[in-house]
Amino acid sequence: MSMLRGSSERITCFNCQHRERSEWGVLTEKELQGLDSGKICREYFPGEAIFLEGDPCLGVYCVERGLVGVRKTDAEGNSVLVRIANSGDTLGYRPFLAGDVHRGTAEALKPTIICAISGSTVRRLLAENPSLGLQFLERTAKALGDAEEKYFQNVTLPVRARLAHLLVVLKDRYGTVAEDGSLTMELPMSRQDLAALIGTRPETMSRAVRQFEEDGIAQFKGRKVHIRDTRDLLAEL
Amino acid sequence: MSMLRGSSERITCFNCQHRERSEWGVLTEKELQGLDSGKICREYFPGEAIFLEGDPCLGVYCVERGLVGVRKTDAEGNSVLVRIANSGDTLGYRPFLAGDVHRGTAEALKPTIICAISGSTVRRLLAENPSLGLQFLERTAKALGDAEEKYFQNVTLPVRARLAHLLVVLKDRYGTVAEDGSLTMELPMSRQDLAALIGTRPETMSRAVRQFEEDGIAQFKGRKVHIRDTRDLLAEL
DNA sequence: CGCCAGGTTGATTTCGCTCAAGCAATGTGG
DNA sequence: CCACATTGCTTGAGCGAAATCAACCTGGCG
Repeated sequence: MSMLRGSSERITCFNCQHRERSEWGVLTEKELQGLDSGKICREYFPGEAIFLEGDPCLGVYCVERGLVGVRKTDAEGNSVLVRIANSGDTLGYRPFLAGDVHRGTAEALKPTIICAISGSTVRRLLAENPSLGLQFLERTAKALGDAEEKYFQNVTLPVRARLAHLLVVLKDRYGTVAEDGSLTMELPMSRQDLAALIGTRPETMSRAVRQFEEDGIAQFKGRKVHIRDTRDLLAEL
Repeated sequence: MSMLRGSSERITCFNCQHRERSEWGVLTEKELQGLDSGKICREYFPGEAIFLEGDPCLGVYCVERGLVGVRKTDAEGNSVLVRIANSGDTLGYRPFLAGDVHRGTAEALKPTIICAISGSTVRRLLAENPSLGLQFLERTAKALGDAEEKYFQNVTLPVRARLAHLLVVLKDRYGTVAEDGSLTMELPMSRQDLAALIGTRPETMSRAVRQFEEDGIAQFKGRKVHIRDTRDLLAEL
């Protein structure tokens, strides 16, 4: 099931759904032409790697469709999910802008289409259009705030509260609220990825999920979650 | 002991020792004039606050001399030291660039001189000179990498290794290496701040320090540290 | 002097990790 | 089509690192 063949039209930056909401929204028609010709699009299947920890950073990546996770792994095999990128998100810009190698491994979590933009193209666009740099600047600053917040929560909050917080965050993107105030969502990733996302182990995640069920806060069936009352969740923060 | 009165010359951006190594190094003479006139300098004493969590972000701050710590505190009084800023560092740029309020409280850890630069000044300079934005961009991207690294270490490494790592980082700025390869340094902060910096409790920090002494890796006397052989420290990472 | 914040130390508890086993769903080869 | 690996998830038992609780130093300072 190739998504690329599925649609008859070629992927271009001009008809990209996400462009306006992304950093690239500030580009002129002419610059957009440069971006479009400086990119290579490809499909990735779940589990497939987009780049590896330690790889030289050759450019940035746009997630056209799908879902990508970025992991850090140490020698003992400890793995932490540092970031997840949805369609419309830009990926790998951190090491590119810092002049660093990739410090995490990116892999598709779902069938995903990625547009890879060469470093020289990005550099040229940054020089041509100062607004682009400011867009990236704002985005990076926001990400820095999120990273610090995540660190803080990891240090101060127990697993249960961290899970509650994670569910609240995921709700905004993946949840749908019913008329009675209850919430349903399809989690975009496996249990062990949920665990890695809040810096804990799969076993601990499993127990935390069970606790929430026993306390009547949420029901889990596979990747489906149903939450009676969102306020119960907020009370855990 | 006012450091401001101590030196007869006024603090200007023109004779600032740190300018070349800071983001502001890319400014032209004319722009520098704008920066200089858009700032207000002031001395802060240890413990004194520069800005508070939740404060609207009015601009950015330059540490002319001294040392500043940025803390996050939660309702239960849990406190984590998110960042320390030395002379030459810029402070508060994250919330400013992200259009956020301050998410941490900054306080002087030593007698400190701060130049506060108004938001309108920074915005004007960013618009005038695109290189300035790129400087901030690179710096922010590096900080983001550091933050993710710190998160990762906190999740995967025990306190002992985190302390070893912290000492290695502090060594670069505060340590002096003797001819025999031994290292001496004066720690710039209290024990509880060291603890807060690696996300642990003062008691645990105390025990970790003791362990290092018992294992003959380092000697601590107040804020003075002596390390026989730096390789012992690196072996702990 | 007494006070107090910062630091150390000991005793106890607890949260989350490790190890180990079992289970369901999915895939694979004979 | 069935025996079987394989993979992801759950559950239990035990352990251990660090937090908590509590007492007690220590040095600086009014």
